[in-house]
Amino acid sequence: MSTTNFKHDLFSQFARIAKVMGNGYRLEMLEFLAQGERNVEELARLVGLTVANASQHLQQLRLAGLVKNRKVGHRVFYRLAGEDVVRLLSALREVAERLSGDVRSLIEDYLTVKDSLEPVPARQLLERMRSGEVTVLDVRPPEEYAAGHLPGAVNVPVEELEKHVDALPADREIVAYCRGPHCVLAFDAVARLRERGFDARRLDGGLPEWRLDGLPVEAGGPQGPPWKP
Amino acid sequence: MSTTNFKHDLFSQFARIAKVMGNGYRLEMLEFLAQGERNVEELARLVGLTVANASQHLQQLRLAGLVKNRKVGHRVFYRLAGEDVVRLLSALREVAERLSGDVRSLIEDYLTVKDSLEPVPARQLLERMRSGEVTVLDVRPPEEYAAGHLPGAVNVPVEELEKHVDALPADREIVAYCRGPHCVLAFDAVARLRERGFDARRLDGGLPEWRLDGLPVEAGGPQGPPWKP
DNA sequence: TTTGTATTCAAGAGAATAATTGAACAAGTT
DNA sequence: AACTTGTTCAATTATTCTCTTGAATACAAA
Repeated sequence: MSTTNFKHDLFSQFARIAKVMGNGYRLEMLEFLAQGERNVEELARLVGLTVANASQHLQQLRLAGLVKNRKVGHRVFYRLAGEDVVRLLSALREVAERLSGDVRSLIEDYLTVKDSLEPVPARQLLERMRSGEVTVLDVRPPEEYAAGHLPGAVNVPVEELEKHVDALPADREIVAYCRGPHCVLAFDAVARLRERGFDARRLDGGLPEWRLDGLPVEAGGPQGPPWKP
Repeated sequence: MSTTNFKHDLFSQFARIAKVMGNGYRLEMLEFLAQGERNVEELARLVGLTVANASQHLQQLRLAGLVKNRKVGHRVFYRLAGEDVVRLLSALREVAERLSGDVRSLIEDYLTVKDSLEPVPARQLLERMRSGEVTVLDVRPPEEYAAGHLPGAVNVPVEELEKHVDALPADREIVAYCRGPHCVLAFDAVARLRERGFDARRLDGGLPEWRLDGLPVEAGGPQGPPWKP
C-alpha cells in the first residue's frame, strides 16, 4: 500500500541523517563546527584524523545536509547547515547526559577553549614549579586537597573561584588540576580564568596520575586560599 | 593522552545513541512508541519485520537507553525512556524536513492539499476545547487512542471515517490530529471531511508534541465513536 | 611553466551491522 | 507434567562502513 511505501521511504531519509551522526569523529567535528567555521586541515588536527579521512567524513556530513562549505583560496571552510542542526546536537546531548550523568554540558566549555587548552605535561609542570614561574591551582574540594596535593598548590574549589579570583597573581601562568582526565573541574576553572584574562592552562591528568608518575605529593592540612607568591 | 581518551570516550558514548537511531526500522519503532507502549509482536507487525529481528532492534534501542521495557505475563512492553527522546525525534524531523528535498517532496506528493490545511496551534485548540466550540477528532487506531489522547477527543480511525461521517456535528469546526507532524492520517481525514463540506482543520503536531507542551492528556479505554456534544 | 599546498577521489583490506534461521527460555495453559 | 505462546539468543551470510594508501584535482606562488 502506498502509505507503507511512503512511510518506509520517509524513515529511510530520517535514518540517513541519524546514521551520519552515528560516528564519534563526525559528531566531534559537528561540535567544533557549532563554534564556527573551520577548514579541513584544522578539523583533521582537532579530532586527530588524517586529512584524507577527515575529508571523507565531511563529505558524508555534506551529503546528508548537515554542513555546508565554501572555498576561499585553496582551502575549503565548513560550517553547520543551519540552526536546526545545533538543536539536534543539543537534543542528542540531552539524552546522552541523562544516560552518562557525569558528562554534563561541559562539552561546550571544553570545545570553545580547546585550542588554547593544551594540557601541561606533568614533568614539565614540576620543573616550572621548581623555578617558581607558575601558580598551581587545586580546584577540588578541601577534603580532597587535605588528603594530598601537588607541592605548593593553592586550594580554590571551583565554586569559590569567582570569590577569590582577584587574589590570584595576574602576571604568572596558572595551571589548574583536579581529579583526573575525566574530571570536569579543571576544564571549568581554566575556562573561567581565561575569560578574566588570566594565562591559565590545565595539568595533563589529575592527582592520581601525578602520583602514578612517582612525582612528589604534599600531604597535610588545608592551606588557606589565595596566597601571594 | 588523557585528553584524547576523554574526548574519545565522550563522543563514542554520544555516537552510540545516534548510531542506534540510524536505521529506518528502529526510527519507525521509536515513532510508534512515542504514541504509547507496545509489545514486541505489535511493533514487529507495525513496521513489517519478523519478531526475532524486531526483538534484536529493540535490544539495541534498550542498550542505548532510548527505550525501556516491562514484562506483563509473557509479553514484553516497550516504551520511550523519557521525554528527551521525543525531543530528539522532533529535532531529527526538523532537520530532515528542512534540508532533505526528498523528504519534502515525498510529503508533498502524498499530501497534495497540504497548503490549504493550516494547522491549529496546540494552545489555541486547548482554549477552544474548553469553551466547547470545537470537535476534536483522534484518527489514530483504537490501541493508540486507548494509550492516551486529547481530553474529550473522539476516536474515529481514518478507515472508518466514511462510515461515521454522518454522525459528526456539521455546525462546528472539527480539528483532527494523529501521531505527529509527519503522520498522514490527519491530513487524510481533514481532506475527506472538507470534501464533504465540514469545516475541518488539523492540529499542529500530534499527541507526542501535545504531551511535550505539558498539555493535559486523557488516558483510558476506548471511547465509542461518534458522540454528540 | 614549474612547484607547493589544500583538498578530494578511488580502490582494497578489515571491521561492524543486518536479516535469516533455528534453538533456548520463561510464563501461562491444558 | 507436557504444551503453547511471546520473546530472546546464537550462528551464518550478505551488506555496509571505516581507514589507509596513493593518485588526481584545483589554486597560488615562484
